[in-house]
Amino acid sequence: MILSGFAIRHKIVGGGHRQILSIHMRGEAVDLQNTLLRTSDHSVQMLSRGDVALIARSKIEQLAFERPAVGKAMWIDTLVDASIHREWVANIGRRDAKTRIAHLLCELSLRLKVAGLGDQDNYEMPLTQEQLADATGLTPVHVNRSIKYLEAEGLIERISPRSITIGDWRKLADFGDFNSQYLHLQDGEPALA
Amino acid sequence: MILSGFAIRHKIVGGGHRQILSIHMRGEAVDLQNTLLRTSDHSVQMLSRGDVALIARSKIEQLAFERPAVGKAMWIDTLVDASIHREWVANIGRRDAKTRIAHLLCELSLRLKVAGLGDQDNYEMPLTQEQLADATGLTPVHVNRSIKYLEAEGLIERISPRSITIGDWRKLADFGDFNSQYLHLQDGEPALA
DNA sequence: CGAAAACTTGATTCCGTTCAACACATGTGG
DNA sequence: CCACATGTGTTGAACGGAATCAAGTTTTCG
Repeated sequence: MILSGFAIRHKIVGGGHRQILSIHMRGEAVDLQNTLLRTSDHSVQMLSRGDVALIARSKIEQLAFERPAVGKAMWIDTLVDASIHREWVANIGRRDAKTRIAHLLCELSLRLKVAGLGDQDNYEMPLTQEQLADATGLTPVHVNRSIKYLEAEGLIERISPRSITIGDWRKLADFGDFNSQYLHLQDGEPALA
Repeated sequence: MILSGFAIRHKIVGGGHRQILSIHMRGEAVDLQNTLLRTSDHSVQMLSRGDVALIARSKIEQLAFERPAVGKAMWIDTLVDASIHREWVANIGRRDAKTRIAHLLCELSLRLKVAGLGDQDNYEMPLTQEQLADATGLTPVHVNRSIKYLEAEGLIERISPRSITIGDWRKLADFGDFNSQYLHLQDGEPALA
């Protein structure tokens, strides 16, 4: 459970390349997967110094089954997680680089807002361009070019490399083929039922 | 719940391209996601004529919470589902076309065996090459070339376009950078704890 | 059998990679 | 405080894997 900072889950494939599987921020339970499924199929890593709370596996299971409401919430958490994975499959598999980056910028925009870590149209990018590359299945060089393109098109502004300002949110979302449905947010809150 | 035949989950992205998100076969519960999360973020489709059993959402929830063992099994099912999604993200994001196809061939090999629908080194491919393309984020033409390459290299044999025979399983798995861990099978059975 | 669907193959194009410098900030030890 | 290392971001040139376009061929199935 992340209290502050950012975490990622990733895998290293044969050629030594890395794929970032998901990005996690304050208030999210990163590792229910590895808790219930005994063998871990990926690695978890903090991006920066931050605080996490550890909860024993046995406590989790106990809680889940003694308190149905909590159990359901945890289950739904894993389902939302899977939903985001599916959108990433589609994003990486079928969108070109510029669209892909725009899509991720939109996802982060909304999720950071929900976590209380930024404004919907102005936030601090938690990832380096190299990490963005590993998240989108691109190279750092091409990530840079895609960001520069979005900037040149006026879809985003950047006063420093990591600050993202979205002038017209709707326009970026359209360009990035972004529909927030897959995040399963309700009234700007994480889904609970 | 699929009794016979094959189903896929897919999404259509902006440009009209399709991404297949997962492939499902006999004995699998396809749609727990859409059951618990009210709004559906993707489509489900049968690939061929087949039988399915429908179970009411209310029954699912009731069962899950009144019978902890069943509830846990369903939860684990969704976790394995997510684990496969993650491997697909890595497969599509960071492996080249030939490796990617080889990897999928290995996954299908094992899963079809578990479902009792084929031998580990000889099975009938349930997808057309166009569907393989939509599953791997490639074009049909390039899928064909990749398969032909694997055949030319002696990693697979095909007496008809859809029959896959794997001469040396270990060799194909190595080429496809395949490690079955993410499927969370135990003794060739689906994981239950 | 005949038509549609699926598969195969060739030629060409292009998006994203690779290789290579360089710019710029931050920090660190002498 | 400067010299220098290090990580991150930026830009250019050339290359290459996969896409696209276009024609066949084979398989499937009503």
